[in-house]
Amino acid sequence: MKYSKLFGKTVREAKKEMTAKSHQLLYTGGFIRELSAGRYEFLPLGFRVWKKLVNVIDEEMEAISSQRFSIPILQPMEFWAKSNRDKAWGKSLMKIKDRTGAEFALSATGEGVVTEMVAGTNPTYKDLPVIVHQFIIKLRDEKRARGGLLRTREFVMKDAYSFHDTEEDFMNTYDDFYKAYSRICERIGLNYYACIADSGPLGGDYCHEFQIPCDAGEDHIVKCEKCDYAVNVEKAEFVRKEVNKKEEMKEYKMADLPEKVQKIKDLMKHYDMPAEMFIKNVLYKTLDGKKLIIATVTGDLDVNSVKLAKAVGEDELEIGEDVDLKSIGSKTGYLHSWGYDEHKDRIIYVVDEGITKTRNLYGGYKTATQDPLNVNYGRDFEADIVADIAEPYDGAICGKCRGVLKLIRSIEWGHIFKYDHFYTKHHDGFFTDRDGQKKLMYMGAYGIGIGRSLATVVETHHDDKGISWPISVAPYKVHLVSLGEDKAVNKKALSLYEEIEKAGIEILWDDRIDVSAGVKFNDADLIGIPIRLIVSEKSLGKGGIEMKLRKNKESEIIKADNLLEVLREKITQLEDELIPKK
RNA sequence: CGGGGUGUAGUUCAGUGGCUAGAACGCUCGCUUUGGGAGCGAGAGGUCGCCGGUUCAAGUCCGGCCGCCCCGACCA
Repeated sequence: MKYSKLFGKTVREAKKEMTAKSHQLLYTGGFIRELSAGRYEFLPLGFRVWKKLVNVIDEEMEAISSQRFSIPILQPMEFWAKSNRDKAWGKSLMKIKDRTGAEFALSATGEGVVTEMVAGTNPTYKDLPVIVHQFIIKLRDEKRARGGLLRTREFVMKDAYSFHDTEEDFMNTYDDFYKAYSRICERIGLNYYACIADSGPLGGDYCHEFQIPCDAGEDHIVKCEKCDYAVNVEKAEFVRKEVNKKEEMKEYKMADLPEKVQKIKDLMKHYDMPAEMFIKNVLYKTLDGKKLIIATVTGDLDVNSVKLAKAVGEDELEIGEDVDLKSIGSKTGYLHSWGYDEHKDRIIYVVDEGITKTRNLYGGYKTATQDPLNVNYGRDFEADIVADIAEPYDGAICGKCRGVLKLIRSIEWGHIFKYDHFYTKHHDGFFTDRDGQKKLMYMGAYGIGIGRSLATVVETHHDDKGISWPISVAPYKVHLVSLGEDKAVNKKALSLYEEIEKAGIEILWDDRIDVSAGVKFNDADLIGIPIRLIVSEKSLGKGGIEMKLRKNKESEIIKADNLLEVLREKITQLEDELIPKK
């Protein structure tokens, strides 16, 4: 491709509202444009990268015997209603009516349709497992799109589904996907953690998220520095500090406390005690607003709403608002850990396990002028539920090995899901077993967002000059830059371009003769093609062509006669660097 | 959906109620230049987000609507 003919050129400046580095670089480099919030156009350069990602993923799916298929974007609403997923998705699920008034959901995910498609073939145990994948557009009316391609309302996802006769067979496939995902990460240059995560209401006792450490990410995971434990904060097990455990229980009493002492920070100062000695209460409510949950943790911790929801058996919880506090006669800063007896039917008291491990706590029943001292769980109050509801923090003690947990910000790049019977139960997902009986299939689902993958690669492969693509997904392998108007130089460049292209090596030639060397180099740095060839009077004077890798500072002069050989060697070398030798 | 911000040339942005709305970059033409965002000259390019109001006069003030971004709660 000649750069002069490439549709979509570089631009000098990103919009100031583009805060994610990948967003800025993909925009200025001429890879993407925005149509409306969270909906992006891929320019030819961006689409080439997109296509490479799809190819790598497809190859790895085929390698574990997944078969590519495709389903429509419009899915009859009944598929969503059967498992009540239409309500669970709420406004995020987009809907449309056809001319007869029939309602369709716009493909937000495909479990329902795929389950019935497979069940419709009337499978027997001999047909299982069925493993299929597709690359299809997902439409989700996200509350907030952000970070360019990191989170969009419209994106192509590789979604795969597997159906099995037994849990054991499912686990084998789950493991295959785990390995395939790991391999995809390696091939496209992503450092990942396969994290245990909560699977929420969709069956399954766990699932794995493939998380890429990156400051632009929205997720938080913790990773143990000693053992392999890598886990989403919503599921992380960590050891509570055992404060005062040996101390005797002291006498419970109410102590005077100035009204302005409200926050944990104020209390620490007032009593000169560490945060973990205080009781902190946070109000949550169920989505229907019928139940209030008082979550109690020690003052050094925060409540994790996913953990809390799981503890009380809800899919999701909301933070309680002022009106909710008022409805039980409380207000901000004065929520009690016990004692709302007249609202007993509406309130669930949940205490973090850390509370039960600490002697002689402060607080938990603050009034306008007083607050209790020497509060002990079991003696002075009891909750309906004791559970792990706290968010782990950087430096917390690993629940698996007592090592130190590190808190890492990350991008959720991919997700593998164990559904058990959740969808097959709702969609008549039966197969005929050896004994002739109809049984429910075991099911799993596995997703990777293509646009997000693209953004994630940029987030993790750039410097202050621009992108530096891993060779596996680079839009072109070689960027030929010819300098100046000199006839000999440009004739040479043309012949090299034709030779390389003919050899089947993807090449972009910056053939512009009316721009300065500086512009060309800066554009090349920005676009980030891994191998750069420079032809100029200077390089010809040195008897050859200059070759420079995007990721390196130094360049070398190579002879024109074995150019193709050198290029092929370089490409193989760069590919090999991505995949660690086992 | 709550909080904060923003909307003016292709792009990034200036613009105190007052003349024909500006700059830089980019673009077009000519000449010079060509190893890290070149120089000179000439030129094209605007529904100041939309609707309404106040005013002799509105890009500027007021109201409403819309778009977009950021921070929080949810997800590949």
